[in-house]
Amino acid sequence: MEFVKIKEKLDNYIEQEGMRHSSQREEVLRTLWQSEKHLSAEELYNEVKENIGIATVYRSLNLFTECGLCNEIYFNNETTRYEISYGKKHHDHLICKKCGKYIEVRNDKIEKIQKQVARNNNFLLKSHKMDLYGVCEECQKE
Amino acid sequence: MEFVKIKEKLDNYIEQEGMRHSSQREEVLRTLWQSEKHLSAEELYNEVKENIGIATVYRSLNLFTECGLCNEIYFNNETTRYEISYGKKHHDHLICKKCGKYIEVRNDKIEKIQKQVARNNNFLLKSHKMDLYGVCEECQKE
DNA sequence: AGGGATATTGAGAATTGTTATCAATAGGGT
DNA sequence: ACCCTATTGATAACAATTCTCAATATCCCT
Repeated sequence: MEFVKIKEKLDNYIEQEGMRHSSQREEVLRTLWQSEKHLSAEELYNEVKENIGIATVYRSLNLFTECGLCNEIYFNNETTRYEISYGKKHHDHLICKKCGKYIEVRNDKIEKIQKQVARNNNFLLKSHKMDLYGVCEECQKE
Repeated sequence: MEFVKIKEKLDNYIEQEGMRHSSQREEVLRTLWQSEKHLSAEELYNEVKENIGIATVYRSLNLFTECGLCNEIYFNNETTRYEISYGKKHHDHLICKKCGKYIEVRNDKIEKIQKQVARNNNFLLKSHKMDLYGVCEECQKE
């Protein structure tokens, strides 16, 4: 998705909440958007530290999460990572234990069964998270 | 599973590794075993703090995890919790966002599809983790 | 455009969960 | 019973994140 769209979503939220605009927040958002990977707060901070303090990076990321622009990702007990989720469908992850790579996958069958499992337990399903751990194709060759 | 069996597994590991027995480790293990819930290190420590220091609790839990007696559980970024896994089949969790309760579920269909997804990506599957978040039956009534 | 109320920022302190350090204690082979 | 060394407990260290507060920036009002 283009950055303008994403920026717009943030601006809408900011106005709706009676907050103020700031160049720092925009730079954090743009940096996260430009990155192909799932960045941690610290990694993101390293890209912007000439202009922005670490506290602001954390504050921005929390704000983006709050307004539905990005997702917090937790793998095991590793530090939290962030990805822009706005406009993206939910996906699960294959995580390579050797190289740490994340592969995104979608599977509708699994989502159906998840709903079924929830129904069987009279559970009102809101969201889910599925991670498959193993060894990716490249790392198997070694 | 009876405690003797679990204790035996620990003792085997301890001997195999040339370690020594200790009453503290046994008490931590028994306390975890007696608990119906998934305890955090701190909660466990509160149950044994008259006899045992927090560092030993952490050391014991890490040891139990190492030798396959227990599992570390991570939900979101909450503190790590532990459950005895020895002799139990893998299960997933329904987690209530209101009361925090965890319901254990098993579903073979999902496991099959997971294997399929892995195969499609030439991924060598080792383990997985699936959490369903929502509202449990009781909390829906409120 | 300029002034003023207040949201935002940055530096560093505080907090939380966990691991490392190290002297005192205890297990177990001889 | 003795000795070697694994284990323990208190506390320091650490890493990730949030809080504090004075300085700065935004933006509403005129």
